[in-house]
Amino acid sequence: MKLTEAKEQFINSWGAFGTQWGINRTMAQIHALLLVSTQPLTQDDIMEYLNISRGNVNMNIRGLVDWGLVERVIISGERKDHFAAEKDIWKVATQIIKERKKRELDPMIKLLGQLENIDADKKDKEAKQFLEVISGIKRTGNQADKILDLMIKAEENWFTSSILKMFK
Amino acid sequence: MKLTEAKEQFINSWGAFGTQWGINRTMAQIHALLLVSTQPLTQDDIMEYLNISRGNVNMNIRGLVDWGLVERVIISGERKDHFAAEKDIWKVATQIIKERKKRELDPMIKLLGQLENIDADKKDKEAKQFLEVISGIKRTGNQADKILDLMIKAEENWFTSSILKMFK
DNA sequence: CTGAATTTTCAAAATTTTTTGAAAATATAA
DNA sequence: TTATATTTTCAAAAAATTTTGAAAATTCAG
Repeated sequence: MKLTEAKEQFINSWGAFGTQWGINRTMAQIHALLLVSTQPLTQDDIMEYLNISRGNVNMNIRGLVDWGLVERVIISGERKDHFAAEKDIWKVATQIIKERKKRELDPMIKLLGQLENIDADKKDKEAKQFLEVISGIKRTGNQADKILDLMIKAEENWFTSSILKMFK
Repeated sequence: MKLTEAKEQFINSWGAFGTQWGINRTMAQIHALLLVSTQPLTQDDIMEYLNISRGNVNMNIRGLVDWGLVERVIISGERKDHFAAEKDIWKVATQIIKERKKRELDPMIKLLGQLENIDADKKDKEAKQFLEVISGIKRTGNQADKILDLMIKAEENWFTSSILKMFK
């Protein structure tokens, strides 16, 4: 397989992969393109390479910057903005975990806490089972939360990073 | 908050949560409904409770059964099939991890392995950087794979489960 | 400032995904 | 076996999401 072909295949697969994770295809493709690109690219470069419109590139690039996966890079002498992806995949994973935790896990745990405060007879079987399920989810969510926090801090945390190394 | 209200809220939030993870809203809602339901439900029960069509219930229930999150339960004397969700959330999480690993991570790692076999000059800067990114992703993917395997096997594995307990 | 280059916005169009519901298939009781 | 209940399928409709592209806003060199 040739390099160009391999790049193309990677970009397409990364895009398909993304859709399974609730990320839209184009955003994942742009991310993939920037991952395998030697230099930072402009919006026009991306438009041309992926054959998509200016507005589309602009919105999805913004999304990637919001996720902390892509950086705006200023190249002196060049007028246009350039964009580059973080290439250390461990950092990418960490960043995604951090964001999803903040955007999804934390609010869900908060909601579960509220749902635990229903006013119902403690002896009501229905209510009892509901509370069991809810607090079970909350407990597991909190555990996940702690583990993820440690992973995020692994670089600064000798203990966690040695444990993680044991799995490598 | 009343129990009925809390259930409703839980079902809706779980549905919204699902869409962020590439699961369709209805499937997540059915899952939530079964989670907080005291008895197993029939397709008709679900139709009525969530106000959705028969076909929709049928397809999504099948999806949940495929994911191993819901079981068909035979109730003697009753003609209709009943369905019940696994309520131990740790098992639910394990099952989801197992399936996603099989359906997504494993194929992705396989693809990355293929992409490493491009025929290009090892000195070509483009090619070199591409291979670095690809093998970086593959390495991280493999690490995740190992960690997830251990989590899945945690119940049967003293070592892992004691490590996981340390985080609780 | 001015004006050209670049970026952003957003309503409308295109596409993709989900849902419906009726028909077909299957299962079960009598 | 026959009649009825139940489940499954799937083409068409509806809904949701993504994409386009042109206009508006912003940036910046001169």
